[in-house]
Amino acid sequence: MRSQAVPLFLTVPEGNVIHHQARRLGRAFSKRAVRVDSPQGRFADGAARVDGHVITRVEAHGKHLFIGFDNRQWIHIHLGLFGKWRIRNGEAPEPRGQVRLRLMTDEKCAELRGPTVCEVLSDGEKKAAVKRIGPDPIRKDADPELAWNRVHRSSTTIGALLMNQQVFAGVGNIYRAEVLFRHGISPFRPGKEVSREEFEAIWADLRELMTAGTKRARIDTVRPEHMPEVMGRAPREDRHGGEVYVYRRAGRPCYLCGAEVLIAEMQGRKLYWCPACQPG
DNA sequence: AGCTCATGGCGAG
DNA sequence: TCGCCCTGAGCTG
Repeated sequence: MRSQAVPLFLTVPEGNVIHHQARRLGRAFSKRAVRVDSPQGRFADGAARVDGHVITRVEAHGKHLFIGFDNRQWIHIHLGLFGKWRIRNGEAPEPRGQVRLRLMTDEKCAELRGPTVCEVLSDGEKKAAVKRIGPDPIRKDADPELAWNRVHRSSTTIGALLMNQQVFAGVGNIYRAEVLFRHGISPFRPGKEVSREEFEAIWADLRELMTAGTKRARIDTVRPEHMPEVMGRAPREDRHGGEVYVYRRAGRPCYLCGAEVLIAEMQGRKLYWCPACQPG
């Protein structure tokens, strides 16, 4: 068998995975002096600003990750669509491919590839960056009223609002599709037609689903009572790392009602929904 | 070797 | 709304 480092995260992340990574990186590197470099070179200047310093904390806010150092500098990372972390035990191996950033101790090595954002921020810049991020259902300090204020006065569709990181930070394409299915709400309904009760149910559900997704680093949205249908009718039809109702199931029958799951393009992203369970 | 796809987000027009 | 950026995996030929 070929010896191969297994990537920690095989898939494109939503907020739950960023929180998971923050914990994982925190456990591996907090309170330790860390060697920081950029084998690819594109982050060489940033790496030099924190190289050799002690990591004090690692935070996730929505899909943004912040790594704090004892010289009051922060590495700010946004993985975008392609970014990936790989954490290995032991000495850092020779980097392969495009490695933007490495964090290294004698025991651990974390490699970052393909992020949309990888930069060093001062303490003040980091605070300002966090302030620009909307409420994150995973965070205990999140204020859902900020999201409600945006939703209930908006003529934008709830499908688009859920993808807006100023409104629901950390929600991505899977949670968007799945939370709307779970509440029987059409993605095309304008935000201002979402009731207070529906909003509160969506927020509470996101908090629960995404918090669970943080622990497992995967997205499961199927209620326990529906698992027999899901497992029985279409086992392993799509492996994206979790059990879901409609995400990537276009053209297949809805697990609950049998209607064909539909797909549409909404603002350049694929949207999935059941027209019978989510009328309107 | 060359396509296609991906759970994201930006700026230009 | 479109095009573009970041990267690698899994196809096809």
